[in-house]
Amino acid sequence: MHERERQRIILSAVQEKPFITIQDIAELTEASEATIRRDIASMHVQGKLRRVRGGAEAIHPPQQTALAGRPFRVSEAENIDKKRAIAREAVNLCNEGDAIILNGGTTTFQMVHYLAARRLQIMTNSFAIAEHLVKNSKSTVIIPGGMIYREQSMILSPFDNDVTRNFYGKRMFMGAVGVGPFGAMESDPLIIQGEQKLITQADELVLLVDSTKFGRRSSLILCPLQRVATIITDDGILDADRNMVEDAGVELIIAKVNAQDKSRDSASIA
Amino acid sequence: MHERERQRIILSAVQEKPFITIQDIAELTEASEATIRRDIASMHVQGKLRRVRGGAEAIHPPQQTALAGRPFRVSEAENIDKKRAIAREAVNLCNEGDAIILNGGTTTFQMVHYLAARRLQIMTNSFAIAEHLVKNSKSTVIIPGGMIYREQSMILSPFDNDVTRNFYGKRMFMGAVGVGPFGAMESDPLIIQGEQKLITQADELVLLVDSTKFGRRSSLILCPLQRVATIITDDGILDADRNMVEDAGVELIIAKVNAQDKSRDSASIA
DNA sequence: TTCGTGTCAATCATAAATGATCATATTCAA
DNA sequence: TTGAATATGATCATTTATGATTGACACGAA
Repeated sequence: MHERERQRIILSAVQEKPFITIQDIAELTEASEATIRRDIASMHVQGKLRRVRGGAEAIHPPQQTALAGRPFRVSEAENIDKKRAIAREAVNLCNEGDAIILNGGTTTFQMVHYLAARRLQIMTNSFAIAEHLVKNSKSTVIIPGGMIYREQSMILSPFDNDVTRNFYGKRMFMGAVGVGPFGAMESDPLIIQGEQKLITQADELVLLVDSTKFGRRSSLILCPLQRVATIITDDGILDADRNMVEDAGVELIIAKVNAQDKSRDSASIA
Repeated sequence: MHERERQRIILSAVQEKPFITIQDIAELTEASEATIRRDIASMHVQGKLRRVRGGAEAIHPPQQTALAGRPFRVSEAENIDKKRAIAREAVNLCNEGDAIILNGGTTTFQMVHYLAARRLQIMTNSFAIAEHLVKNSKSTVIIPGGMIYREQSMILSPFDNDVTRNFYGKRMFMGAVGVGPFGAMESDPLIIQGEQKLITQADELVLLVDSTKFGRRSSLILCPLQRVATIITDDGILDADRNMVEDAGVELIIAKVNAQDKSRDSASIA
């Protein structure tokens, strides 16, 4: 990891939340705290951010409009710690150079932080994720064509003759509204359509769902549980749900929320 | 592998990622690190990229490129007034609800400011334009699928089976490196390829070029002058060029730079 | 108060990048 | 073909970046 890369990551992190800790950055960049301190000091004199005790903060706190994640803000804030931990496990599944697919969603969006230091080939139908990766990662970013839906920040196309058909990923990472014995569920038919197109383009399906999603139902089944290779969730999962998942032959990864993932304050996402 | 070939590879690599290491390039080009260092040093003084410890980075960080309305490079800011005025005239050609195509470029990018208040259907191959429109306009935004090239902030796809084929616009707005009797000229073959795909998808072609572009030559012809319906330029155009344009049956619009276009820094849009 | 925790600056050893140098390989012109 | 000019790769000394350690300092809790 080189200086410029780290600083790029720091910059993106500090634009995402108004404040970020030394430890957070150290984990994100896999560098030592001493190095991060030096980086922050240097960026401080460059005027790129403000150095504060324990970390760094953005120069312009109210930067709402420029932020990628605006559409999700509300739902993003809910279980942010868990989502972060889940996202971290998801990124850990990836090796350098892998071709992966990221479906849009608040949990998958959290992956961008941990992807910043990586170099992969990433296709995503999320405009927000693409935006973030283009600005803050070394990865190749590929997007499908189509119309951009502001609300979900997704790129959707009614057509099938698309770039998506020319991309094949090792894994596809996706969220869901709910998970039950019948599979992963979504609420919006339009989103389902787009997701299913992507699902066929990947070897393995990885489902990122925090534990509150188990038992939650929706009317539309996105894909059966058998199609899913791995589910990543947090330690709030009930034994019954755990059994259900394992009975379906799905690998289960429990992400531990550690202190570093904890949001420092409620404003951290805004 | 020859010097030029290596440097071409380096340049393209640095356009796809914000930062590349010496080792990466050495592996890519099968040259020694010493040679790559020399290449980078030479390209640095040529201004083609920035030499940083451990590798090289693009001159224009995508950070600034794509963020909140800050356009591409400071050096382009010289003609910013003219480009704004030209862009304003271009937007004036559009009626509410029109389907239009915006090709990526610094001049077309200026259109976004005047488009903010409009409600149109816009297809663009510029990631930066799409980003801005999604955040700051009511228009429908459609993008082609493909890989995102960071330096030009463009979406390029080697495939022809694309959403672009399902979109038909009333007008396509595009810039050019130069304009001569043979037509509009571009410098990068990759860009040409993408542009030509779009050109076939529009009724009318509108060329946005400030007056300094007349007479400026490049090796590659993008499209013949006859294909162009309208050229918008500023009042610096020479009579000879004006005649050339009108002889080709192209409508010519001279944009007047007025006070409100003047002296406003691009950042003020954010 | 005293202890514990967390942050920070200073220091040092190690690892990595760099620049200078030289030998070899390649290109080009005569 | 030869010979000069240039490009390239390897080597090594120097510089720089990094990570670990230590002690100082501030803050809060017991």
